[in-house]
Amino acid sequence: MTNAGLNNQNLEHIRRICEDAGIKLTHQRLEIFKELMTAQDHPSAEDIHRRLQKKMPTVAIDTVYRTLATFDELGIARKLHLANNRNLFDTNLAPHHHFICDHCRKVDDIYWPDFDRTTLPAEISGIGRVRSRHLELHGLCTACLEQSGE
Amino acid sequence: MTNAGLNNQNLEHIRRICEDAGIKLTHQRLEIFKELMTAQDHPSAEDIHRRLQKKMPTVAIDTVYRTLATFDELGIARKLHLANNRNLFDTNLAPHHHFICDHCRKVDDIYWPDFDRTTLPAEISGIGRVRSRHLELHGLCTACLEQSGE
DNA sequence: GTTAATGCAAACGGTTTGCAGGGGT
DNA sequence: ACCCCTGCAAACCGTTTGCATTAAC
Repeated sequence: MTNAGLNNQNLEHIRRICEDAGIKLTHQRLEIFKELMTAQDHPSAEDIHRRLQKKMPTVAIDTVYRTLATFDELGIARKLHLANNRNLFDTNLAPHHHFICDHCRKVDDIYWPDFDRTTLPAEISGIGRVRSRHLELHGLCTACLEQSGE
Repeated sequence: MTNAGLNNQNLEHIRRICEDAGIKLTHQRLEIFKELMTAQDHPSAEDIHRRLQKKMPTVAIDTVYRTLATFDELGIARKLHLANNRNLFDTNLAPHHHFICDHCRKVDDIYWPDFDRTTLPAEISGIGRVRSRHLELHGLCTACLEQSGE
């Protein structure tokens, strides 16, 4: 989730990317790309597959998995491994973290540059070299807070 | 991972817990408890099952899953949902986070009270109420750093 | 003797794989 | 025409469930 919708620039974008990578721009890849770029949330492979049913009733779930893996490798989207065992996809390539509603499972992007810059605890140097920080804030989103009394 | 090994106090401890909870102290529960308490790492259910094979060759994997879920509910151990889709168990009940080696997959406990106390970014108030912070530091542990030519 | 817990087997959900046939270059 | 990509089906892995048997109280 991130993008301001699909436009011709995106279409030219994916065409270029496929060309550069030496892979074919198939109907399935194009539609999955469009679905990703217009998604307003963090969809799973199965979400994408379900949403494509209307346009492409014959697309197979394994094609969706393969295509999303390809997009992840090409840097178009990023596969999120969240701690609740859900693999979601994110087109927001900027550094950010996530807020996860434990009730409705909605995932929101969180920006916290101050935290990203914070010095790590000294003990970590004895354990290894840190390459990335994965932060999830868990709680209840405003909608679920209101709904569940109060 | 946390404990200083198994002793009679632990045995009396699990007996009390089962009694208080109104559940039976079975041979399986006792052995799984001992395995957890002596573990020097963060074992998965399948790790526990494998390690028990010597002592209890007939113990079933589903019993291990059920028992670990029970221990999680009783507060003896905590089920960790890590972002690499592995469900591990931790007997360290103190607030802490984890360092995960992306090469050998070792998991180390990290204490970072300064971070735990840090004020969240202002934008979060518009998204929901945070109840917990899940932090994973990813990288390479010292052993893997040396080994891989550093 | 009751009742809860175990072992077995089978199902589960999400994901991946081998393969033959179809579509893009 | 070539070969990559797709769809199908089946396997996969970790986990869960229903059920009859077993063992703790």
